[in-house]
Amino acid sequence: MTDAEYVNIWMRPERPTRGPKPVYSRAQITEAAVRIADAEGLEAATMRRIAAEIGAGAMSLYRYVPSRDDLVELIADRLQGEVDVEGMPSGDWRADLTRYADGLRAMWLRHPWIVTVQRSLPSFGPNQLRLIERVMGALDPHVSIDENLGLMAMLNGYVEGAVREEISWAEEVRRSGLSESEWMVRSSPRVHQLLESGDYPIFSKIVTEARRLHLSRDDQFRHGLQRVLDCIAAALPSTAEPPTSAHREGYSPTLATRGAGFTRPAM
Amino acid sequence: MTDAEYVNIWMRPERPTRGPKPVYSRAQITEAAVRIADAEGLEAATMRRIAAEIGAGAMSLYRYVPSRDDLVELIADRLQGEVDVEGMPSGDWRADLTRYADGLRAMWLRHPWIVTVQRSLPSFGPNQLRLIERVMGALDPHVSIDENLGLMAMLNGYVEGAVREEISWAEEVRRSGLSESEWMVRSSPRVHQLLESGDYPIFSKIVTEARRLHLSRDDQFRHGLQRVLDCIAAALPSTAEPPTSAHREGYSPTLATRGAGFTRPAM
DNA sequence: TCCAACTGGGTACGTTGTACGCGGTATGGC
DNA sequence: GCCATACCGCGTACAACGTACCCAGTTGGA
Repeated sequence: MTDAEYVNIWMRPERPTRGPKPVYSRAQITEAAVRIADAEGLEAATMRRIAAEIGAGAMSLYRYVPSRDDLVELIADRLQGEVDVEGMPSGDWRADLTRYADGLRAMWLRHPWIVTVQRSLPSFGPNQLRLIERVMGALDPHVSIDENLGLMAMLNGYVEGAVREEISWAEEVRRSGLSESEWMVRSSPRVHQLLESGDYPIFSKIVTEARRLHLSRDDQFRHGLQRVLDCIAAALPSTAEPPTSAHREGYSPTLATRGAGFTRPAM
Repeated sequence: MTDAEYVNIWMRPERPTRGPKPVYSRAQITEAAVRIADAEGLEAATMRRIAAEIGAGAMSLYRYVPSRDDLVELIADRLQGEVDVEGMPSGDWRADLTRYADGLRAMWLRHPWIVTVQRSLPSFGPNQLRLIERVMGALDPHVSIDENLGLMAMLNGYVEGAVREEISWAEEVRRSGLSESEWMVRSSPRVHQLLESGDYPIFSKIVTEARRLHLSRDDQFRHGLQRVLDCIAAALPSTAEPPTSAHREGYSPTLATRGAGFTRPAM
């Protein structure tokens, strides 16, 4: 079987049986790449730079990884390993999914450069598989596998979308080299031009009325997450009710009634 | 005001008052870039290549656009202009949001290379603003602006997540140069290894039981979208009920009861 | 023992974004 | 009408990228 026949990195064996003992390892290379990317962004993690970080020659990395794209795949799986899903499923699906969503978001925010990588699925990486087992295991007793996949699409979509927005914003601030308030000041000519044109009533409403934007990012995320979890709850049979109602502790109690069709501007 | 003071491309005037008439334009450059990216991917749309496409010298583009990143922003907004939201809001929010979601997905699938661009918000591009006005206008009569933003986060998150998955898959097939079934054959050693280890019951369930994966991509998307729209409906006051129940035409009638807590494996 | 299969790594190539500067051109103020 | 000025298109140049290719040295199975 030639190199080209491996459909992805997880099918290519890391270690050969013959030849000299390798000095480095995939894990070591991946770790170095994450270190550099955390400090300076993923585009700074070039093959030369990673090699220098571990004291190797530039071309030596290609003994361990067929291409930079494959290395990025190793990195992506390595990051998924950071999401703590130990002890899941616990029996309380809502607590499990909340912990997963919070952990996933925290991981993305620790490594915001990950947004430049797509490669959603399916890559068969060990950490991705672990995540699938633990997280989908939370709803598995209550719904069919198809329903579970659908609900996961909604949950993951929400988390990813929300975090991408947070990261885009942070990136914009970093790229411009401005502080958040300085950025606002610089943008205000355009904003006022739009407001005064009268052509953008919704935009104007967002700028002048939205209170959500003044909440902490954590609160914004949690409120949106509660909404998604309520949607999931609505799709579950009644036998899947949580063991107690204490599972929402740590979140605003006003949200307990969300999803029932009320309209107060709670967010 | 120096160049560096413009916080983004939309605040920098395209046309000066003095000097020779420019031969090209931002719109022309953007159009050429989209054409190349559609044919060969965004990474093929290099400054040199775009310049050659319109018959200009490589460095001429920098008279129109400060950097490639800014050009990408122009491109992103240009693509948002492709989403047809004419006549929105129509008064039937569910029809409007369905049309928006379908149109957004179709646009992404026409230009799958935009997955490599993040830059979610806020960029003040004219087409993005138009989209905000039309789409959020659908729910604006029924909910607060904060609630609207929250529901949009959920909707956009779902659409983007679903489409990213479709695109990743297509990209994987393209990159490997294999047909879809050939890819399956090549992956089967890994899949069987995972199945036989017994460590991945959920993964096994997905592989062996999930029927969703055998549906057309259109149907998968539409079913998930109906779920999201049902969640939105649940968050609206009862006065926002649709004018007739015919709004779900074109979709599976079994979905009309979704979100009410049933568990049959409908997907 | 011997050789095939591997090792780390140096050199080199093609391609990228773009800084800089040139000679030519249109325009606003006088 | 004149001319300084501010723009035009674009050629050259540079640093940095991923990686193909090659080489001498090392190891393990036959």
